[in-house]
Amino acid sequence: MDTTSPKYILVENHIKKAIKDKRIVDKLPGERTLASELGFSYMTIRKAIDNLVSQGVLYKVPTKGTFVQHKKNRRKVMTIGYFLDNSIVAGLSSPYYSLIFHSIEKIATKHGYSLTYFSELDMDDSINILSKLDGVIASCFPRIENTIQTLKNDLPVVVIDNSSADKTIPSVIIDNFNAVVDSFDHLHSLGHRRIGFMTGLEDSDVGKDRCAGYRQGLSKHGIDMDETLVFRGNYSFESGVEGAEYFRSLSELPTAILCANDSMALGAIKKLSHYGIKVPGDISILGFDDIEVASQIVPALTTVAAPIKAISKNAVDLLHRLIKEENIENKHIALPARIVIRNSCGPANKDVAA
Amino acid sequence: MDTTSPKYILVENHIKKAIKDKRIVDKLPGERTLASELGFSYMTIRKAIDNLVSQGVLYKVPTKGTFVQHKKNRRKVMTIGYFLDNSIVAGLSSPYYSLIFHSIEKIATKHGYSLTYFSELDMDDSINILSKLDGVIASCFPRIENTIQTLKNDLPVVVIDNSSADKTIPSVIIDNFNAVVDSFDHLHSLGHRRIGFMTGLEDSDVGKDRCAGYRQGLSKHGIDMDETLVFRGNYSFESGVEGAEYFRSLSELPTAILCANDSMALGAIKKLSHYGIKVPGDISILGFDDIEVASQIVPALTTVAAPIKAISKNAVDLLHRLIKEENIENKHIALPARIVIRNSCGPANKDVAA
DNA sequence: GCCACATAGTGCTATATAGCACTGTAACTG
DNA sequence: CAGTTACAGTGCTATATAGCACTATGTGGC
Repeated sequence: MDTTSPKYILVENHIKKAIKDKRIVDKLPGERTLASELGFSYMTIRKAIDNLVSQGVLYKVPTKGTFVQHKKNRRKVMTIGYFLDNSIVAGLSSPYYSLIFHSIEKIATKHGYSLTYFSELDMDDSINILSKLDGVIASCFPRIENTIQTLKNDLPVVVIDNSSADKTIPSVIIDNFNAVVDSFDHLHSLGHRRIGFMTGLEDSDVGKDRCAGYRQGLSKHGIDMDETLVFRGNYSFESGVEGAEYFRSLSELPTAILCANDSMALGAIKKLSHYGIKVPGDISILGFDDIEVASQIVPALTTVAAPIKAISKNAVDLLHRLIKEENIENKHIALPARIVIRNSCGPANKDVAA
Repeated sequence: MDTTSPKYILVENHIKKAIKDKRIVDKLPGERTLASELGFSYMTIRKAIDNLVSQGVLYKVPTKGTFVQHKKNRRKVMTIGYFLDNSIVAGLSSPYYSLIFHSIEKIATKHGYSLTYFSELDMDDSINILSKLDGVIASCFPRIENTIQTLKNDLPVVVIDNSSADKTIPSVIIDNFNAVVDSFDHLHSLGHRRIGFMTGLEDSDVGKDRCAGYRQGLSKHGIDMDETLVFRGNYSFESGVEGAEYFRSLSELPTAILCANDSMALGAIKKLSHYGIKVPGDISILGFDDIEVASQIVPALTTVAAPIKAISKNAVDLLHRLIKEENIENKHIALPARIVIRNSCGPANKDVAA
C-alpha cells in the first residue's frame, strides 16, 4: 500500500486482507510469531492488533490467542432513515408518501431494520441523527442535491422516485414517461382528442418525465401541442382546484384532463362538480399514483398505479446490499406502472363547452 | 486505588479525577512531563491517555497537546418512538394516523427529537430497538396492554387516543363522548330522528365512548334506542361499505348515519351512491376525525375534527417532561373536538325508503 | 496407569530509547 | 524593524527487552 503509512497501519491492512482472503479463518498466529513473519517488532504488531480489536475485527482470549470476530453471530438491529424533503408540505400525511413509508416500514422490519423518519437536516443535529442510522432512503427533488451529498458522506443512500445528478447514488424510480403515454392512449381510445394536462412540479425528474409522456402522447397520435391545454400545478389538491378553474376559463373545455397526480385530480373533480360539470359524463379525469382514496371516492378515479410495494422492496434491498457492502450490478432501477381503469374516464363528449 | 490494577489504569483514574476536581481544566501537561511527575514511564502515560481518548474523555491535537473533551458542547439528539399496533392494518398509511404521525414529527423535531416508527414488537428485536429510544408515544387498543407494560419497563410511555388500564401511564385523548353528542345534536337540529350509528371497534375506549355518545344523544332527545340502527364496524372503508349495505337492507332507511370515523363514512357514501341514494339529498352522513380527504370529496364530509395538533403537542410535551423526569400534575388530558359542518348532512327527508 | 511438575506458548504490562514531523517562540541578522 | 533561523516542546511511530499470569501439553516418577 502506501509506504508513508505507519507500519502498524500496514499491519492492520495486511491482517484485514488476510481475513478477507480466508487465509486467516479463525485463530491468528501468535503475536511474536506474526512479528517475525512480517518482519516488524512485537510491539508494532501488538498495536495493530489492539486497534483491530477496538474496531471489532478481532477479539482476544487471554492465554488462548487472538481470533477473528465473525459478524454473523452478533445480529444487531439496524436503523434505516427515511428522508422526505420538507418541500413536501404535507410530509408523511400526504397520501402517496404515507403509502410509501408504510410499505418501506413493513419490508424494513422483515429485514430486521427499524425505521426513523426525518424531514429536516438541521446542520447541528444532522451528525447526531445520522450517527444513529445505518442507511438512508430519500424521497426528494433535485434541489436538495447537496443534502443527498451530505448524507452520502456518512451513509449508504438510495433515492426513490427521483434520481440524483450524482449517478453513483442508486435510485428506484417508476417509468413515468411510458405510464403517461399509456394514459394518453387510454383517453385517445375513448375518443378524446382535446386532452388537457396538469403538470406537477417541473424541477423534478418525475415532473419532467410525466410532462414528456404527455407530449409523446400528443405526437404519437398526431395531435398538435396546444400550450393553453397545459396547466402548471404543484401536486397539491389546491392546485388541482386552480387547474379546474383555469380549464373552465378557456373558451372550450377539454374533454379530458390528465393529472400528474391523484391529489390534483381530486381537486379538479371537486371544483368541476361545483360548477355542475359531471365526471366522467362531461369531462374525463385521469390521475397518477393510485392513492388509497382513489378507489373510494365517487366517481372512482382512473389512475396509474405506482407499484409502491415494488418500489419499497427494491429500495430496501438495494440499501441492504449497500450496507452489507455487496457489489451492486444495477444501481438504477425503473419499474413499470400500469393504468387502473375505474369510473372517472368515459367516452369523449363533443358537445361540452365552457 | 486498587494496587493490583495495571499502572495505566491507575493513571487513567488519576487523570479522570483531576478533571473532575478541576485540577485539570483544559490542557493537560505534556506526556513526558506527566510521566516524570507521576513517576511512571512515558509509554505508560501514553497508553493511559490513548485509552482516555478512545473513551472520549480527552482529545489530542498533534504538536499542540492533549485537552479535556467538554461534553456540554455536544448536545445529543434523542429519539422518540411512535408505536402503532399492527392491528391497524393500514398502519401509517391510514389517513388518520398519518396525520398524527406527521404532526408528532413536526413537534418532536422542534424539541430536538427524531422519530422512529415501529408497529411490531418482536421479542428478539424489541430490546435492541428500545435501547435506541428515549421514550415512546403509543397509539393503540387495550388488547395490547401487555405491550405497553413491556415498553413501560424500559422507557417513558405516553398513550394517545386511548387510555391504558394502568392509570399511571399518561394519556392524551379526545372527548369522544361529547363530540358524538354534538354530532347527534346537529343531525337532530336538521330534523333527523331516525339516526343510524356505525360503531368502530368496541374493544377500545374510543369505540366505547363514541358509542356512549350516540346513546346519550338518543336519550337526550327522548328517542328510543333501536338496536337495528346500530351497525358494528371496524373503522375500515370496507366496513363502511358493508354498513351501507346493511342499512339499505332495513325496511326503512335511516335519514342520517353517524359514523365512528371518516373512512367508514367514505365507504358508506360510496355504496349508497352506487345504489343511487344521494348524500345529502336522500340521507345524511356524518363522520369523525376530519381526515384530509374529508374536505376534498364530493360531497364534502361533515365530520368531527380531531385536534391533531393539540393531541400531538400534548403528547410530545408530556413525554418530554417524563424523559426529563419532571413532575407531572395532570397525567390524563382530554381535548375537546369540534364538529365541522360541510355538505354531507342536510335536512331530514321523511320520504326516503329502502 | 496416574499424578505432579516442567515447559512452551499465549496475551498483558511496563519501561527505555531513538527519531520524526510539526509549531510557536525566542534569538539572531540584515 | 522585518525576516530568518534555531530550538524547545508537542504528540507520533517504532523497536527492544523483561517479566507476569495463565493454560495446555508433555514428561517423568511413583
